[in-house]
Amino acid sequence: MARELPKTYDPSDVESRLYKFWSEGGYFHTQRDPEKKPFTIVMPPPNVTGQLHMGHAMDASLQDVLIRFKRMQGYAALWVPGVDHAGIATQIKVEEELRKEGLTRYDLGREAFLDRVWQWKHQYGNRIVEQQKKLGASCDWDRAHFTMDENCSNAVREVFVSLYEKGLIYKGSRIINWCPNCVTALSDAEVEYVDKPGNLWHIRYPLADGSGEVVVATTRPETMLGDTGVCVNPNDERYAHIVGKKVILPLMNKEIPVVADDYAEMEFGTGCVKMTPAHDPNDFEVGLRHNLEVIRVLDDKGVVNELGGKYEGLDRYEARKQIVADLEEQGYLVKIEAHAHNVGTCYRCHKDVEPIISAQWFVKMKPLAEEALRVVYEGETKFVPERFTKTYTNWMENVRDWCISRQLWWGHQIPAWYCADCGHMTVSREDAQVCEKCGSSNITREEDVLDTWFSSALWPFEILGWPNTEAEDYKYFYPTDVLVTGYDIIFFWVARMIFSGCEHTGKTPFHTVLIHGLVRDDKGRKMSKSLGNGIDPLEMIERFGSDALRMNMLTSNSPGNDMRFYVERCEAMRNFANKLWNASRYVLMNLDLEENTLPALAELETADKWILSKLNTLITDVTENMDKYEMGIAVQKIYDFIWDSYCDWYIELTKSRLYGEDEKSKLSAQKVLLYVLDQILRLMHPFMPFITEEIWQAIPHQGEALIVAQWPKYRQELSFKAEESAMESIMNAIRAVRNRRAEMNVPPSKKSSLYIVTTKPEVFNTGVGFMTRLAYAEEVIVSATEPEGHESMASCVTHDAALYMPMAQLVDVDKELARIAKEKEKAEKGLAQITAKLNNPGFLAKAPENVVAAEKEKAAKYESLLKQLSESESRLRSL
RNA sequence: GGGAGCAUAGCUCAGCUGGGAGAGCACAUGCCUUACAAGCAUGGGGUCACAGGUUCGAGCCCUGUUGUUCCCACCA
Repeated sequence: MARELPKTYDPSDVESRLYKFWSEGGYFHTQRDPEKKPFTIVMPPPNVTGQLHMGHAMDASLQDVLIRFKRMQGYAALWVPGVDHAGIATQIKVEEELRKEGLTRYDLGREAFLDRVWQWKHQYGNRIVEQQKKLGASCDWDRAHFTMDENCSNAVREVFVSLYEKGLIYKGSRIINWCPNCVTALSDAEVEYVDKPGNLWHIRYPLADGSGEVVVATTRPETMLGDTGVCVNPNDERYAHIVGKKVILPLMNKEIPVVADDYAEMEFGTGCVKMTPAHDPNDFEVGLRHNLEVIRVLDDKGVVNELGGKYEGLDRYEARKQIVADLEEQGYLVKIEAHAHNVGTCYRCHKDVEPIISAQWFVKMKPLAEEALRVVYEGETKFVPERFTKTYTNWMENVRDWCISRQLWWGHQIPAWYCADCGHMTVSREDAQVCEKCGSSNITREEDVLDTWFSSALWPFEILGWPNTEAEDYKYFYPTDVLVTGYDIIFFWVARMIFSGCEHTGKTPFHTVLIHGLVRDDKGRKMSKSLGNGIDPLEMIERFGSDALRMNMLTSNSPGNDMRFYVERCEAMRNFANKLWNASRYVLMNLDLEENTLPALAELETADKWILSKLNTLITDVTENMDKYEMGIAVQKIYDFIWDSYCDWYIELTKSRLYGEDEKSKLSAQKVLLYVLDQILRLMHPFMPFITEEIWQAIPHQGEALIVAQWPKYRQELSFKAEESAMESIMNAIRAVRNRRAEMNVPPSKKSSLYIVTTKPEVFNTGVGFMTRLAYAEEVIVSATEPEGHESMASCVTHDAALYMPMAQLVDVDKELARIAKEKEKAEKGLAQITAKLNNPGFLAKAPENVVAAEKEKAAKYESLLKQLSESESRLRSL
């Protein structure tokens, strides 16, 4: 039997209890079921170092809505969670800890350091998981994965070796992005370009034969230590005579050649470019074409090395200062020009990245991109919103080889072994004991580990059991269905999952990529630690409840757009939760039912049919919106239905029945109230799981839990168009009376008789009870003719009724006339618009029938409203 | 240089396949009406950035303009 609910909803009490209830009930665990269709989402694994932020909250809310929706629709809905080992981030964190003890990772050595990281992982790795649970995430925690656990490591190993065997992974010396602070190589995607003010230093390089000089311009003067040439455009007549000659590199006092290459633009600067093949990707290319020497002058920490002459030991920025000073002193500096330019920075530590030549491992991307593009071109994987398709294809079409090696210890160590005897490299699925070529056991393993994203790229299939293609989960759940993530990691992750899935499983890993925007602060700025403008989702949950936070994430925002976070909106959603709570209290405190059944159709009254019919429409609309991933629109419709239709109208309409004497009417009202509430709770559950489950458990229900209850369906027999229209008539009349009374400043406590003159007495007669209550009437008299003395009564009209209240002393005739004039004007304008349409032969000929019919109906309503208004007007004038 | 988003009420934003301009917050007035003052009722407030075009009909589709934000590439 129904339980009594407290007066205000207290989420903190409810949420942890219910999460436990779901968890212990096993509702999160998804069984493979041949009778059901699978629906699978893999969660973007948060960093093991992570703390829940608004981005996670957005991500998780969307995924949970989808999963709960599909679960209720009867799918074997699986949401697989997991955590990412986050190579750089985690290593940095642990190194920081070590630093407090005065140690570095080198003091510990690789093995001990890794032990330390694992220790850290065991201590803190579960933090983010616990936080996700607070959001209500209905993940299958039994299937949780970590990117460094055994199966993921196997998958990584398999993929690496197989790509290597196919010739799609190679090791080579290239210019890569190097972070001197994190001391590792980065991929192109991991570099963020930032506009920074800088200078263009113009430097004089004298010709070796003393016949003159050239002036070069550079933004990084310190790289001149590694200059091995000067480049001019072959068509540049100014410099034609010096091509092939040598210039003297200032400070280093060495001769370097002048070469001609299209790369040099005649219009830019002086048209002369210094070449530093070891520290600039373009220079490197030019160097290859012209056989320039490659001299690397910076070490791994960005400090000038022994090839930098007297500048050895200086940090790159100190070296720059010193070099500029020396150039000036020695008369080589021509001028300094302010020049803003884009500087690459590390996406982890935000320090400037240094392009450096280095031996690294790469994935050859062109061959892999082909299929990854095809599946998107041909719609096997679709982006929602569609515009992100272009972001993806543009990137994939121009993709460059992926630098996958990192000079870290924490991560998947590359399975390559170098033979000290014959120099051969063994790449192997099993840990190599001997060189596969010469059999020597004098081999050492590659120290580098793989880019974290290399393992994340395999996420959708590695967590389902791959590389074991016979794994039951893999066979049943793969390919997955929808991937939900922010647009900021399309390149990092989505793109790489798609080509990895195509290459290794032969299938694109998901058919839909649902992209959401970033959560910003109330001023539109990115939330960040350094700005200190982040809002903690956990604090919001504590203050307003998880449901309110989720609703904030899901409403007032369209897919793919950024949203600003307003605490006020959490508050508004908390208020909504309370509204739903109190509506439920109302239903429960007036309920004498043991079970939820609708009355026989014959016992349904107009208001019942109205709300049931509206509910039907809602169910259809919401389901359609959900199928199109328009969660925001869907939830807005439910919200409006609950607050407006159900609370403000239907509940009010039932009061006269519940507090009245007609037992039959009372009972049917109870049944309909309960039925509709139950359906509302189901529709709302994916969005606000906690409060809906809590209420649902308190009302008479069938089944164990709302989380696994069936999603509502449209019921043809509960569609009542005539009653919808009748209720509209009654509601309009009520609104008109309230409006009129408000205008006259009549308090609700002052009741009056209400005369309704209408040609549809059958409609208004069914509404007498409602009108008595909601239009503050003493009594309601419906008739076809005006009541005695109506000339001096307060009045108002709708399109199908004239309403009179004997409150003559309150009527201000002039004010009244003004109001009527205003209403008339509005109606006339409306009518004129429609008449114009209806007089347009083109409209009649080309517009669809139902549109024309609707316009005609509107015109008729306007006409009768105008007629009513005119009558009121002339009556007032005759007073 | 290439691509994309945004411009709708005082603020923040919805507006799905073209057919009545909406919500929340804020504002004004009146209400402790036995679910809810975290509430109820009523009201004020918009040239849908601008200019063209398509259409019977445009906030929505097309072209251009302006402003703004972002992504990619690149600028020695």
